[in-house]
Amino acid sequence: MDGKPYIAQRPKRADGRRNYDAILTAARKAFETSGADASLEDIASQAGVAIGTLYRHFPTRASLVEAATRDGLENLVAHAERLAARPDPLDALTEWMRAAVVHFSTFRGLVGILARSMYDEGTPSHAMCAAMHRSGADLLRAAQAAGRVRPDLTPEELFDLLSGAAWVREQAASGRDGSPRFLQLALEGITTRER
Amino acid sequence: MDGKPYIAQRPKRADGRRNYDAILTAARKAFETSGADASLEDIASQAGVAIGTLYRHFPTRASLVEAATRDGLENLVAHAERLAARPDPLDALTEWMRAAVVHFSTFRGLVGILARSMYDEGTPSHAMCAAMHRSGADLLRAAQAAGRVRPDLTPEELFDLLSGAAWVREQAASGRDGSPRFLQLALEGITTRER
DNA sequence: GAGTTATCCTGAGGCTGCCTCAGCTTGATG
DNA sequence: CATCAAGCTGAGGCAGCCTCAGGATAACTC
Repeated sequence: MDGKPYIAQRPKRADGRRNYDAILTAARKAFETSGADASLEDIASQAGVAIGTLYRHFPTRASLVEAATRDGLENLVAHAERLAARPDPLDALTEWMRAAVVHFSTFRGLVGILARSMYDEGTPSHAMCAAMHRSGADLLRAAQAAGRVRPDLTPEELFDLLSGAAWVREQAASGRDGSPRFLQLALEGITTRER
Repeated sequence: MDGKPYIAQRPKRADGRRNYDAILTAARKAFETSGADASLEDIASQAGVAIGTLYRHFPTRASLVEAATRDGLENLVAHAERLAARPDPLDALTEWMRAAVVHFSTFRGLVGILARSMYDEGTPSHAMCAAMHRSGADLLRAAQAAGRVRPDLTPEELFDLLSGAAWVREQAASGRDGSPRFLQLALEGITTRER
């Protein structure tokens, strides 16, 4: 509606920067153990900061999640660029999807947030998600150009499969992680079968 | 831990039954519009009942969800039995998966609950989920016996794919519903390809 | 190193939702 | 119509969200 997504940026004053970093650290830990709906008040107190300070730096939960996961998404984009050099484009795509699934399920609730951000501008994570979308689409296109992936598959469908795998992994919390098999089956459904 | 899952059952007294039904009706509507984490106090007041009454009949949110979705799961099991008579077992499996995905995504948050219930006894929905698991496994086995589905696919893996599709559909809320394509691709990954 | 100011911090408080329980009401039963 | 188990009520304690008025302080200037 307002069109101006919150993108938290490191503040200028020394105490501001210190707190910003402390909050981010506490948030990463809390998300990892309690999922994306961890208590913000807990995070603030873990960071040794009043709740108002947390809200000053991260006006919404989504903006905090964005800041806490930005690095990971950047890595994913960088990884795609490195993989693009591989001789076998299907191999590159496969490898990238594996990495993406792992990142998407860093903590419980992340996939949902990213999936929403992917197509909803005005969401803090949208920019990074769009970049990642491009990376994935590039790898996909290359694999299709090489005739290794069915040509009618769209990037959106690819991300659906990818998110589905991440969601399954996320659910698995304790015990059975079905995502590797999930991905394998998805790839079988996706690749062209010349013999 | 306590091993005694709550299974809400229709009470004996007339006013009790009336309220029980009213709550269930309100809950179905609320879940449909606000997802599985709809406000229980809203549901109670929509049903024209005090919050304590809701808790009397449904001591946990999960027990309310269970009661609100029991019919649908029963239908799914019955549907599987009907489909088992079909000449083509792959056709039966496909059709059933389609129906299951639709039911699983009746409202936002349901897939997650069902996926958890499937392997967590001591959850209200566990009994129905186990029944449904059996139905799906039977259809799968038949399709495998007929050589139409890869023999190394386990029922758990089938349900992972199924839940993944339902999750994608659930996310789609507004606009794009990727689940039909998702399922189609999954099926391509699953079926044996004799020519 | 004193003064100025924009930046930053604090935490009480209002709000919503969860859930419990002591006390009251009422349908069912003889 | 008397009894009472089953059922109902809603205030209240608790947790988490988020805001905002008032206070503190880094950074910059002279």
